Amino acid sequence: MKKELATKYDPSSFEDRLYAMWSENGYFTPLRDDTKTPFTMVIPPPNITGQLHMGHALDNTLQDILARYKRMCGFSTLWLPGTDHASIATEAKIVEQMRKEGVTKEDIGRDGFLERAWDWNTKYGGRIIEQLKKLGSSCDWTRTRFTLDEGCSEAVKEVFVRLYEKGLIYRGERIINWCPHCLTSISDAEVEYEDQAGHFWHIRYPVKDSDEFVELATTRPETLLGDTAVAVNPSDERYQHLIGKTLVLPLVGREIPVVADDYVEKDFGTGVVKITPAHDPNDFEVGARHGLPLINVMTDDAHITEDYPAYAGMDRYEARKAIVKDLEEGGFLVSVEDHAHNVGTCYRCGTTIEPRASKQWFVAMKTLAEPAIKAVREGDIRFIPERFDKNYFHWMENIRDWCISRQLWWGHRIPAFYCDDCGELVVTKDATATCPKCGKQMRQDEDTLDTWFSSALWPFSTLGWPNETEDYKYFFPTNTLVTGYDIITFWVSRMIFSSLEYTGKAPFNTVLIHGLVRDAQGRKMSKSLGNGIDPLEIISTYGADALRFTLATGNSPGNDMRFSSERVEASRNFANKIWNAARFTLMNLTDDTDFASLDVSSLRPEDKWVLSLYNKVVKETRENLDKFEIGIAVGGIYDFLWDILCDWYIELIKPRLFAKEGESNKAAQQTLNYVLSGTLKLLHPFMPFITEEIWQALPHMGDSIMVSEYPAYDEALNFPADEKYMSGVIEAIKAVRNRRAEMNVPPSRKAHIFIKTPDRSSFEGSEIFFEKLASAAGVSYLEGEEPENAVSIVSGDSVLYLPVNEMVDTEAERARLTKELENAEKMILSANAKLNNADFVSRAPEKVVNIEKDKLEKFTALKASILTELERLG
RNA sequence: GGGGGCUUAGCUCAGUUGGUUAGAGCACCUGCCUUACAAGCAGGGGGUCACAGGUUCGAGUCCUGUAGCCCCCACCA
Repeated sequence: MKKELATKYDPSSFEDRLYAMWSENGYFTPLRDDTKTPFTMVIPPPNITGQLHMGHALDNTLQDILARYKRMCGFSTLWLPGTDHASIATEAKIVEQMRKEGVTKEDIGRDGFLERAWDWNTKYGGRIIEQLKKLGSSCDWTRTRFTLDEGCSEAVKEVFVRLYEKGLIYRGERIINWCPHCLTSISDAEVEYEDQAGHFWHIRYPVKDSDEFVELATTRPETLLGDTAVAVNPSDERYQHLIGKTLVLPLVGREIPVVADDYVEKDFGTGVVKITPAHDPNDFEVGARHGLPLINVMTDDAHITEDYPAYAGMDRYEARKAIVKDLEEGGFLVSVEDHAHNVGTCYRCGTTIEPRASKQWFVAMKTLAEPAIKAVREGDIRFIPERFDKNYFHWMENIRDWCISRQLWWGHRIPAFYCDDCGELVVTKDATATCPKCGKQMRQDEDTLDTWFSSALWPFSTLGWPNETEDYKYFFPTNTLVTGYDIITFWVSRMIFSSLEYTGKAPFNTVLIHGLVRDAQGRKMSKSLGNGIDPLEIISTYGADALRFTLATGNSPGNDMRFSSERVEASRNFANKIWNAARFTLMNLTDDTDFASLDVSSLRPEDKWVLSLYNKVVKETRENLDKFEIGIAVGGIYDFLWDILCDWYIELIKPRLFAKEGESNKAAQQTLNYVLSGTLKLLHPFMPFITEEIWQALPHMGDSIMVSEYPAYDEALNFPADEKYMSGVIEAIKAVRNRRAEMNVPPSRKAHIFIKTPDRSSFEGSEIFFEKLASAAGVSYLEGEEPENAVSIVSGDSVLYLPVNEMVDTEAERARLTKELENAEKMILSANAKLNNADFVSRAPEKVVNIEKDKLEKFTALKASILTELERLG
């Protein structure tokens, strides 16, 4: 029945084998069983360009813990995996690859490019999935999805058409964020701002037909080429006479008006702003209010256009230099001052964004945001920790329309068609649209959609929506979403409004948010810093369980964590501890023992004690997992397994196990196996591999720990009297060890222990424990005189005497006892102070009052024992 | 400018609705190769819980303020 375990804990020798076993047995694939409650999670789909990093490792460890826990609790658990096509990132990667071959996108055309991209996906897209398996992720791989697969594409088209028909998707010329490197528009959420040192150039614009000048300041003199007005505040007395006048744009000679607009702040700078509607979001607004023309002065890659021959072909920064120089030479430059400002950069490539007026597709957000705010406010969706709902509300309440079109090829092509003949626009799912007006073949929009547009549909598109599939009916809405706080706006909020709009339901009820994994110095792990730690290397050195344990331990929701190999080492040591405890157990289990049952009547106090404590851990683990307190849950198991089971219980029962026979031996075997197996089950969601490997070796029922039942609190295993008895014994043993260590008595030197106690039954039966664990040569109960040359150890209401051969240093003894007395008196004082306080007794809960009463009783007894001892010493 | 977080042992961090003498890992000191484990065992030192007030019978935990560090959002040209 039982099997052997290897002498050494070597995770690499069994992790892959066990994963294959689970997979082959179909344990990852749930059935749509109407007698069970479903539990569904969708994976945050990693990019196909990605390699598994620590962020993935954390995210997926947390998800796997929940999935395995729920599965063992009897839920029909679906953890649905998949990958994201990651339009910008992937396209950039392929373009880069092509550049090395000397090929451009234009050379091979759209179809050729897409072919390459799909090849790339086939070749590398599955890489991260294999890496997730290494981690032990119990995803249902039979349901693996891809944001660009047929089903997801159908969902995307469906949504686009529906929103267009509802008027919530529109096409228009707006100012958007343009990345001159990626050559595409990006959404507001994709812009990252960073502080940059810059300058304020004070420039004067001549007033037409006058000697007067208007002075203004700008951080971007090169945009002067596109100025179509200058604005002042309507109530600014300094400039009243200029409103409506015409200025002559320096270097360009264009005549532009002075307009009045509230946007201009009188107190900032000179109170005059140049207006470049095509290159600044605020100026765009001003321009729209005053009907100013849009003049785009830059090409896609941020070089000055041919319209300005003096600067044509220069990039933004060269043009800036040249223009400043020309302004200076022309006498237009007044002064230059240093000025720090925030500059928007592309979150993918870091290039400075060029705001640009451009015709793009947008989602009108206002009406979609409303129900999304309500769902969180009313508790249909809960963020853990709660504080993140503030970020969410702030973002949702101030949301602007979402620019969804991208000038990329890798992605969902916008299902809009134009008729070149009559200019008709049709939005349809039909790929070969003909013009409803003139019957001509229509031309599809060249652009693709923002990657996040398809990710926003992930919780339902992956389950079959817009079709009412069996999976969709059974598994949707999902339950928990686990993700980092860095993508709440990108992804979580968009899933929420999307799902509410299209399915009418919240996509999930709980969002478990975790922080970032940082390096040992607290820095973000990044490629450029080269401080990233590769999870796969950690797995191959220490095992997946050690990595998972490290990520789960001491991690609280929403907080960042530091990662260091020292911590993984500690986790590996814990795994090793479990391994050895299991080896010890296996060595001492005999084939003639019945492990199917536990006969309470034959149990000894230490058995009941460990069962009682185990039972408590079971209860607490479930409670904490139900509250998503994963770090606390696993910490409790760690403490129990190491401190209680290994350090005490196994040591306590060694004499019975080594006796090899008898009822007491069988009871010890049964208890040990019961508690160890149960603890392994508790630990399985956190450390799936080692727990399975050991569980398979122990006597067990069933095929895999993975599909066994998660332990549940059992009232029959609650033994308070035995808990009390054993804690008294353990306290006394610790006190003896402590005294011996203080006196530097080596364990090899045994000493008899004389116990003076008002109640022998609190020690009787534990004599063997003192012999084995407190180096006692023997134990006897003191009736009369205390032994000569003995040191005394006070524990509770009892005194233990340890005769040592040397003369006892009475002075030192007295000093030590006096110190202990002081401590006891301090405790008594504090307990009395509380108990004599009528407010405390009447207002504090009974439980707390009783704790103080017990404390008073305990330390009063201790004090009496110490006083007696001091008296005896003379 | 708005919002949020952090500050607990030398280091990294837990501390779940306020309630026993504030914990862990690592590091450090002492003693142990005790036949599961030296990736270990036993023992030990080390904290006025950032600071100042307040609420409470009771505060690391709640409130207010201060300081330092960090993050997010907005972005006055």
